[in-house]
Amino acid sequence: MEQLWVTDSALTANEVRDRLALASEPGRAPATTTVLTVLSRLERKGFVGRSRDTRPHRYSALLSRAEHTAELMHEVLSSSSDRDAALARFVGTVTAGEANTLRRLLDDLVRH
Amino acid sequence: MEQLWVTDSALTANEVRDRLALASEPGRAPATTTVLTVLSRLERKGFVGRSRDTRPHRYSALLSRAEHTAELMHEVLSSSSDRDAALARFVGTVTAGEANTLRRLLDDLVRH
DNA sequence: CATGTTTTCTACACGACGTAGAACCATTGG
DNA sequence: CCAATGGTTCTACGTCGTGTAGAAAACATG
Repeated sequence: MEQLWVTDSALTANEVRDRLALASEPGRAPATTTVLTVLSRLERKGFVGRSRDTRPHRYSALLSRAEHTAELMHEVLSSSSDRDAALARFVGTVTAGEANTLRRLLDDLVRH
Repeated sequence: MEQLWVTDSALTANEVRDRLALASEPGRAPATTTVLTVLSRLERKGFVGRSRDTRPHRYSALLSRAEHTAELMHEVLSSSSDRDAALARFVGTVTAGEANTLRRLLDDLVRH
């Protein structure tokens, strides 16, 4: 359902429905009300915002996909009693490329 | 529910129940059958193993808490289309202490 | 105001989970 | 050998999140 946020811009419910219809094979197109319901629930949970003043309300993701993923990772990490141990396990199973990315990112951190 | 794995050793259902009873305030102690049910479900999902040959079956976590957390983090990361971007966001919001931990871990990685 | 569009309300199915009683099974003391 | 005791499975219920959508209400506009 969160596949809507690859578009990352403010969309109306119908626009979202249309994109979903295109993205999924024929027959499996959701109704507009379905989209509305889901969007409302996502809003309640703080994942999307909406402009209530314009008439067809426009919905937009409050966090980018990457931010959302990062937040989830932090949540998972927080739930661990031993964060350092968890981090160690995490780093230990990361790909070489990702390890390099991490090094670069950490270096960037140093120079504020 | 997974709080059982702070103990990290093979336990019987009753032992688990007892520890839960101690860990939670009086009155909120689960029945043994409840523990059995949950343990069976966790086994089905591959989170715990059990020795079926000994009579009171003994249950043990297949992954340590840290490993489990790390695995979850990888899952979350995998679900992202842009892993590097997600990693960047993640590192950007990590605490200073955790950043240092990461640096050390990455250095250790280099020397195999 | 009538009509078409948009949004909310209400509702159902389904699966995961916490919970636990009932029934079944295995070991062992008599 | 067998009944009692304790361990395990089966079945089931309530709750919650989620995908689904119809019915009804709110709106805009000719």
